[in-house]
Amino acid sequence: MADIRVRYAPSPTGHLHIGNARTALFNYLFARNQNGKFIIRIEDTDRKRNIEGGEKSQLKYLRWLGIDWDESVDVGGEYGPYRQSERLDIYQKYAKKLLETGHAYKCYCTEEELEREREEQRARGIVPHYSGKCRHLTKEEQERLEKEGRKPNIRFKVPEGKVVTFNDMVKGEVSFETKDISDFVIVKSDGWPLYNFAVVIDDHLMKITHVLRGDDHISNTPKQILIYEALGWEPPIFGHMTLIVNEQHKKLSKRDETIIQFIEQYEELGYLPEALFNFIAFLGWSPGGEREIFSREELIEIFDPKRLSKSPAVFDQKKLLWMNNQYMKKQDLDRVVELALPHLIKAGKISEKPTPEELEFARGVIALYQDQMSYGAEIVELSEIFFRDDIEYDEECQQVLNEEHTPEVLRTFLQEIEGIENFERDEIKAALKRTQKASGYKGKKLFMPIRVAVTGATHGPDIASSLALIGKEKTMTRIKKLLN
RNA sequence: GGCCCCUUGGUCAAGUGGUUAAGACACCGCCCUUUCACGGCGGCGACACGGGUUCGAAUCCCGUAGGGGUCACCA
Repeated sequence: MADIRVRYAPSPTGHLHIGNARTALFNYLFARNQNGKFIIRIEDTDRKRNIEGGEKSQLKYLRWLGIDWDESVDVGGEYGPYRQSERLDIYQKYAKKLLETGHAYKCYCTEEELEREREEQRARGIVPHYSGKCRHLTKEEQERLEKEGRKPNIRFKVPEGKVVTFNDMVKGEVSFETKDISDFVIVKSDGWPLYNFAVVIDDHLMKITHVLRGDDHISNTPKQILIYEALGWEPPIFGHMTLIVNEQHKKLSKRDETIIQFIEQYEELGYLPEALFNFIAFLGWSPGGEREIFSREELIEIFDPKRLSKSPAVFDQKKLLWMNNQYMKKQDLDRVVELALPHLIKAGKISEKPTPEELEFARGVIALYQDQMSYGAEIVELSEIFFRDDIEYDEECQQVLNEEHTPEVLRTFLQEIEGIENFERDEIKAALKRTQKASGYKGKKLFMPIRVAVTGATHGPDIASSLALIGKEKTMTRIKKLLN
């Protein structure tokens, strides 16, 4: 078999979306697994929709996820250019060929006319369908229309009475009848190619062997195959992956606010790219077996497109949280600090240019929460008790503080810590022990008053570690304040 | 509506004619932790429905229902 060549072809109309990231990721996994080549081509033929920086952002976040490529706009390659806007002459050449061989024709209908036609069809309850009225225009008629100032677009002449069948890598055999496909535009009146046309030319010229893309492209596939046939080319192998859907089982729409959809946002929130990579790989695919945590290398090793699911996958945010936490727990503290610290700073808990003491403190706080943190930004609410100056005791706390034995516990503990020089975890633990002996209280009765008094909360990390972090001075001040 | 695709617990998902129908997330309970979290153990909970084929069907066939995708001078 020829060398496998696959591609991811984003249009720079926005930032890297979770669905596109998945398409890219599976193509990448497939290429690497097969020792093939992974190409990124920029499909920027819709100038109205392109956004500033879209292309850069796409590539940046692909890289962030740990995906690399062999040929593209930035790394070059022998089949360039890799930006469709720079290949206009190529498309023109093949459009001309299609015109000459009678596989395409010029259509002079304006957008307004077509829209009106569709409106009428809809009103009459039939499927909007191009009538094909420009199909048999004579030379004279064409000239007359052109004199009116009309600029033609080019339509592909869909052969009649044919069945287009292809063997889809994930869906199996799929067929479409050409009677359900109307003559579609391949080149706009301004000379720019349209998706269904450009994609065929490029995939062929770039020697793409497999096209793995979203399910939403499946009805484009027969159109593209028809173009391959008209040009006398061999189509690649297609595979249409099921869509990712939201909790309402609808295709993820970019406007859907209930799900964080852009990779960029995950980076901002302090997610780990390798966790996201792992998670995305399991969106509509599974290796079989019980294991779910895999590194990128392992996924490359085991990836098999035959195991791509046929039914849509709901994007389960809670599972993502869980998975990211799995990775978070295994990271070096340095890495977790890198992810979490910026959020403490942004929230104003730590100053923009932290002093060594602040840094030390933040590190300590983050270490305490590493095992339960799902993503970096979570540290802010998690560690809230470590950043308050004046504690306000809520009702639950008040209850603890109002208990009869509380003052005695606090007083005893205060005495026991007074003499501690190194206010560290072990020393505090020892003081706790002594407090227990001296006061006669143990368990909840011993710990709760202290926890509440000093942290202002009934829950939190290990009490000794917490106090060590809060420091002797604050600990004592808070207890004293209560005792008065 | 036409065309195309899909249908195993709330969610993901294993399963390819014979299984007590895995596992994970979520949820619930217990244990660990003198709190919380992490972790451990356990529980809840599924083959959309109806017909076939077969000794035997989650697995094969047909139909029904439901869901989704798509019908642009967007990609």
